[in-house]
Amino acid sequence: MTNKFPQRSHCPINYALESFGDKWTLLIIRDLMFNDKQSYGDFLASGEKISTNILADRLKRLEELGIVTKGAQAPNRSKVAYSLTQKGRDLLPIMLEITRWSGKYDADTYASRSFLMRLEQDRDKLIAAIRAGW
Amino acid sequence: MTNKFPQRSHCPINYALESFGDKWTLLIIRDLMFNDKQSYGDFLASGEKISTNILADRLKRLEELGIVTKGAQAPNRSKVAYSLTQKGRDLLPIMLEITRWSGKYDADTYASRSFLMRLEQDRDKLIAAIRAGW
DNA sequence: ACATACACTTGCAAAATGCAAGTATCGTGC
DNA sequence: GCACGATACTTGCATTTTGCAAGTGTATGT
Repeated sequence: MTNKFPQRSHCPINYALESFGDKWTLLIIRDLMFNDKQSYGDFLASGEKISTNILADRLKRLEELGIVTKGAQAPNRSKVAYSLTQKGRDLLPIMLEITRWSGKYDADTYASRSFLMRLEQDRDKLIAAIRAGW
Repeated sequence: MTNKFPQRSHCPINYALESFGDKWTLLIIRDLMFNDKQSYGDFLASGEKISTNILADRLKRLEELGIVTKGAQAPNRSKVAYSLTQKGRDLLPIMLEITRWSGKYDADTYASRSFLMRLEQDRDKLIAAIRAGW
């Protein structure tokens, strides 16, 4: 059987690109990681206006890649709750370094001064603190 | 005049995605940062087989974003030499965290054991060492 | 002057995306 | 047990982006 996700190479940068190298996937991961979102409707409501078919496609893909899991949290609730797996949570350092870079170069960044300060001054503690909340 | 690069939001993750959130851009940055490549032909020769029109487009875009500069290094040489600006070099921590993540989850990763070890054990020194070479 | 190398451009087919509308399933109120 | 709203998708089609092959322009080397 041929692989569903053909790979161009096993370069680590390329592996990451083939996992989440598009304009939408990291936004879903951001919402799961930092914004307490977990449902399809939550993701749809994000500021960047992802369209429904793309969202469904990306969620499916993230599940197949083992970055996200889908589960009905409370048993008698119909609402689907997505959450990050360990593989997904391990994206935290990448997300934080991206935030740092954008915080430095986007004059109008939404990232708060205080968060960027913490990131700059004690990245490792910040990571530990976030992980402690998981 | 309307902006050439419309932005969906100033979320730091989104800012990064709009800068390099596609399947090819980071590969060019990788080649500039780690593989001593600097010419159009060098990038074309990379393992992932980027096509010529996409390469030209991305190089132009990276220049416009101030991540890469284009200059004929030696004066009487026709070969164009691209290089990273400070903004581009500041992507190093992101690139390294990506490498770490892929190194952990891609069983067939090209990243060397020893490099991943160094990254795991003393990330900050590794960054400093690479920066010292610039 | 001619060939070659390099850095792109162009044209067209194929794939991915954006948008609007429709469907499926569940839980709740009656 | 049945209508209803809420949630989570799916579908169809127009637009945009990508991939591929071929062509063009400009140096430099001989």
